[in-house]
Amino acid sequence: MTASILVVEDEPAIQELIAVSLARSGHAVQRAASAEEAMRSIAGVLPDVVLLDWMLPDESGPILARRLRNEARTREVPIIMLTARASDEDKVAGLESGADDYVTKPFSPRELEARIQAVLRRRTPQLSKEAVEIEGLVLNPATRTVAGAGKSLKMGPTEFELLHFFMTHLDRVHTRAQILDQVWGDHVFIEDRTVDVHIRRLRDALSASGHDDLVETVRGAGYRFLSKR
Amino acid sequence: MTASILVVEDEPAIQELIAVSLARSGHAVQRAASAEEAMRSIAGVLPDVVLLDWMLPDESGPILARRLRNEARTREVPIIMLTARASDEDKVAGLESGADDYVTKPFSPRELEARIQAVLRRRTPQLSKEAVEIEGLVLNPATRTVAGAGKSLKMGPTEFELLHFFMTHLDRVHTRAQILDQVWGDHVFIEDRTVDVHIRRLRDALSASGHDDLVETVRGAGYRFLSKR
DNA sequence: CCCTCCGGTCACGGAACTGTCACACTACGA
DNA sequence: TCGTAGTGTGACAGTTCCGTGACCGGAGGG
Repeated sequence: MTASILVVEDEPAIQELIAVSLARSGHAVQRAASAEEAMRSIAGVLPDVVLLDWMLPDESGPILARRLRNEARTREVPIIMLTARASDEDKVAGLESGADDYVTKPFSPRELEARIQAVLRRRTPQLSKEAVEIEGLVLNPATRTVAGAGKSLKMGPTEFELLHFFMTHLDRVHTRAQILDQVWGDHVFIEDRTVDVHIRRLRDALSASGHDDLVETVRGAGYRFLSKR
Repeated sequence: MTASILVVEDEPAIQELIAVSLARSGHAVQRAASAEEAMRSIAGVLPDVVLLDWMLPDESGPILARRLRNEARTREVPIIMLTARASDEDKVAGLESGADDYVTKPFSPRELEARIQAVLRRRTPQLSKEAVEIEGLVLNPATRTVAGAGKSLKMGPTEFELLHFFMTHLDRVHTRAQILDQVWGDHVFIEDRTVDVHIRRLRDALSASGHDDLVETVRGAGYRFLSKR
């Protein structure tokens, strides 16, 4: 599998080495010598993987990693960090910043390619399958179940997806159009008011476990899911 | 191979780190910050692996491990313990409590994933040989027999494999494609709807011993085998 | 050769779900 | 207070999805 890869490395010789190696493997390579350049590059083209030198002169490697992790657009992009030595401090700092993997210099092109393939394979296009819990309400995507107050809640597929979306986007007001985009998909042509109906069906389902008032109507704007009552 | 994983870790930052990393690898993640939460979570969904922080504030890590090992439903679930440092005392205590493996902090996502895959590999062949029992329904792979309510149940080979797959992957929803991959093999060219027919044949066979309602239809998603009614 | 068992497919009917509407109701400004 | 825009609710028809019985063909045994 080939990918679009951003290489963030300040040392020209090493950057060249990596870029050539990756290009030979069929990847589309973009280069940056600093965090600023990297952000500009990402603003243009969202890469599939970021190779990030941890030893940038101004200590901007970890900072850049955190920025990528904190912004919605780049949150899911895997980061492989390049470290001079595998010290424990580096590992800890890297993991806390959200790096997916690290490669210690010196490394072979083979190893680098293997790591890239690994993170690409691991990348999941779908929503996170992690269970979510709010106010005693537990939604488990793996079992496709919702439980509240000890009992299992019954609801239709659309209501389930709707609840999943809400529980992973707490306290924010979503317009009906946004909800349609996120839950139904951005290609459908469905009336806004349809959302209202599914909101009601979701409320009905939630009230079975006493979880009323979790879905709040914001008049003139849309709906919002409250993280606490 | 992806799995359902329970992360027991009281430190929110580390818990988040691990959970995100595992979710990115395609695993279904459930979280708990204490032994009590962990037990509640397990009561709902039986995980394939438990990641257990050994340094829970109230010393409940080893206690939880022993409880899991002493209860029939959780006896077979592999436990990977997370230790701050690999002191000998920890190793001894961990192994005595029944942990299958341990990982020392700091650790990389790769390392963690490798350990998980290792215990899953180690566990799977055992599951395929050992008898499985759910709700009085006993499936014995060695003799290829199924017994429920005292009498032997008659079913075809495909239904047997299907039941075996279900009984070793409880509560989770499987799409028809996943079921085809796991039971028929991932190379077959069979209609999705064929799964439906075998589901019915399996249900018919199970109803002979009164085990109705064990195979649940999840409309729009697939099927799931319930561990308790 | 026949007979039985089993696996895969199909067609049909029913059940569940969806999107929409009409109407009742509520909140908010004039 | 009243009017109006916005929202909740019940109902309904179209659609999708699933359970079921039946069929056919192949494998294997007597």
